Parts: sequence; C-alpha cells; structure tokens
Amino acid sequence: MGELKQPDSQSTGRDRILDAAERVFADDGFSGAGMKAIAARAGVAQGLLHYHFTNKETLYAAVIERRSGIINADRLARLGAVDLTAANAVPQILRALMEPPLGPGGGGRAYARILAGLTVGDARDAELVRLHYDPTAAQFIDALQTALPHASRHAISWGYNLAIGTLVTAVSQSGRPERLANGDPGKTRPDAVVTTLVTYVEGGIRALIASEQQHR
Amino acid sequence: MGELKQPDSQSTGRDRILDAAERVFADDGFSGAGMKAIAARAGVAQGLLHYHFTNKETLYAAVIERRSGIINADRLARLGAVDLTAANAVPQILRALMEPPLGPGGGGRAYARILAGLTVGDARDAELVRLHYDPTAAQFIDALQTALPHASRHAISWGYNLAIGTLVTAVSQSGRPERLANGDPGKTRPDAVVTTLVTYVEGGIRALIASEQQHR
DNA sequence: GTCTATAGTTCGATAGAC
DNA sequence: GTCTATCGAACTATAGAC
Repeated sequence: MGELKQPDSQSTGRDRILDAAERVFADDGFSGAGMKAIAARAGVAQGLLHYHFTNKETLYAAVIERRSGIINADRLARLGAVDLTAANAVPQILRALMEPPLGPGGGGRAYARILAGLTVGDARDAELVRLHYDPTAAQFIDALQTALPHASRHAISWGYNLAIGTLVTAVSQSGRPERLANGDPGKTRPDAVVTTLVTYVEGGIRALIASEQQHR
Repeated sequence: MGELKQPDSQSTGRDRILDAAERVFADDGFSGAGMKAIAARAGVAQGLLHYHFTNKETLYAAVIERRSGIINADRLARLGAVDLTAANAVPQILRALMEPPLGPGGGGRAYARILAGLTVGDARDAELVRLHYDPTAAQFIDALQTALPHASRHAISWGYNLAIGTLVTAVSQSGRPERLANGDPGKTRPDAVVTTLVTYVEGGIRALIASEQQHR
C-alpha cells in the first residue's frame, strides 16, 4: 500500500485525476478550481471525475488523503529513528516533521499550497486536518514532551502548532524574504530552508518553555 | 483620515458594502464569495456593488486597502514609540507588529482570516501584500536591524517573515492547540496569545542569529 | 471504465428606470 | 446613489450510449 505513480505518468484514470486535481486545487483553491479544468488537465472526460469520486468535495478529500498518507508515513518512520534521549533530539524531531512535505513524495509546491490553505482554512479544511493530520500530530507532541520533560503540555502543543504555521508560511511565501532583504537572490537551497526553519522553531519552543518556568 | 464606522452600523452604502464584503470574503475566500451574498449581507442591491467598485477583484482590493491602512498606521505609531536601544526593544517591536491586527480596528477574526489567506495565497494575493504590506514591513525590518546590529540582513528578513507566518496561523488555528493538548480549554486570553507569540518569535529570531554567528 | 450531451443552477456583470 | 430585471457564461452533477 501507499505506492504512488509519478505525476502525469501513464497511469490509470483514477491516479491521473488525482494528480491533475492536486495541481488545480493548489493553483485555484477549492472554490476556484473547476471540475472542467481538472478533467482537461487529466486528459479525461468530466463525467469520469464523478464516476470515481462522486463529487468535488470527495475528490478534494481524496487528494488530501493520498498525500497526507504518504507524508505522515514518512514522518513517523523518521520519528521512529530518533533517539528521544539524545541532546539534539528536538531538532531531529523537527526535521522528521518538516522534511517529508518539502522533499520528494511531498507533492512539491503544489501540495504545499494546498496544505497551507488547509492550515488557515475554514471549517471543512479544519475537519480534514483533524482527520488526516491530528493523529500524527499527537505522536510528534508526545515525542517533544519526552525530549523536553520539564515543559508543560500547554507549551508543547503551542510550540507544535506554531511550528506548523512556520512551515506552511515558509513554503507559501517563497521569494518574499529575499525581496524584503533587498536583493540577496536565491542562494537559499532547499535543505538550507529546512535548517533555517528548524533553528527558528527550536528557538521559539525553548523560549516558550523558559518563559513559562520563569513565571512559575 | 482613516476613521472607520462600526461594522453593520448606519453608514453610507459604500462602507456597508465593505463591511459585508470583509465578512463574506473571510468566510468563503475570494473565489467562494459571491457578489450576491455580499449584497444580501450589506442589505443593498447587487448592482450597487458594481457601481461603487466596478467588479469583484476591485472590491476585494478595497477591503484589503481599507483594513491594511488602519492596521499599518497603528503599527507604525506604536513602532515610533519604541526605544530601539532599550534592552527589550525586540519584544516591543514585535508587539507593535502583532497587536494591531488582533486588537480593535484590526477587523477581528474576519479580517484575520483574509490576512491569512493573503499570506499563503496566489499571485493576486502576493501582489496585494507587496502593495499594502511591504512598505510597513521594510520599516519593521529596519527597526529590528537597529535593535539587533550584529544580525545579518538575511537573518532579520527571514525572522520577520517567519514572525508573520506565526501570527497568521496562530489566529487561524484557534482551538487546535487546546484540542491537541487534550482538553485544557480556553484559558487563553487574547493578550496572553500575543505574549505567547512574541516570546516564540523572539526566541526563534535570536536562535537564527546565534546559529549564523556560530557558523561564521 | 470512459465517453458525449445536457439538465439545472449560480455566477459576475450590465442596462435602464427612478 | 440605489433599485429591478436580465443576459450570457461558467459551474456541478446526472443520464445514457458504448
């Protein structure tokens, strides 16, 4: 289970539709995306979309389910390889969280934009997050709690959520940091981005914990 | 200039339309929002929307322009009151950045959701950010640079952008930190949220700077 | 499983009376 | 400045042939 064909490759209709839908939903959002545009990009008739996925909402959910399954399996595999008692357990945990959506299998910029929309979205999006991301989130929060035994559950869960916020806006805003830095064009390699994010998030979480222990 | 009537109050059509549009765009996004729904919420005929704003895109831009003007004026006023040489200049700068969109005049949760969508959005959204938020962003980056003279421009601009990401996802995700903390329901007062965000962001930025000086 | 054709609705925008 | 009425296009979804 869990294998995934290359996007736009020679695959059966169902997968080609999911690939096309991922791109169109990423470009235009849920409301802006049209079943017609998805069918055209997939190279199939519009009726086939409804045969496989019944309606637009189910198709959207299927896109999320497929990609989140891949990303979360990768995340949990990496998390399982972390020694939670090591001194650098926290950055290792954060890397396990952030690398899969940015790497191969993560769906590239297309799914990153969908994920960003999910994170800041409406009630439907929140329900999809609850369904497809909360179980994995709970395991990462447990891991952070183990690595940071003196931190409160409150600080850990806030830290986790702010980490996700940091992640999704970083992938969405590509270009703006360079623009606001006045030039300084893209010497930002992809793995350097992850390092920057992990450094920032770990600093933020540790500051939350320090502040909380100071005011105790 | 810059005064704003209470939402849904007795005001002239143009302002009532902007109030209604802000709510509907927040709830449904740009594509999901309908001119019909906006007119209904404003209590005016649909034709009046086109008389005042020509088309949907211009109406959307007008919503952003009105609210960003209020927020950024408030931000810059607070920033001007900060002593950039003080020891706690950084958290003061971050408060000046984050309190206006969360406080009165910030548009409440409605505009916060629009702002989140802008931040993670498509090319049209990016252009609106460039137009209405980049000038103020540049002043905040300058202030951070003054308060943190040993930090590189690269670290400062990344820190600023990650701060914005932290802010917009925090306001969008309300409820999820509590959910993932297993109960622990909303003892999170609004100004406590700002304090949490400022603590997290300052810790993140200082970690970026420390990492950069370590690898020099 | 994939196609064509179309029903039924909603949308953004315009025309024209007042 | 505000209204009613409506056009033409785009949309989601379904029916039915193959």
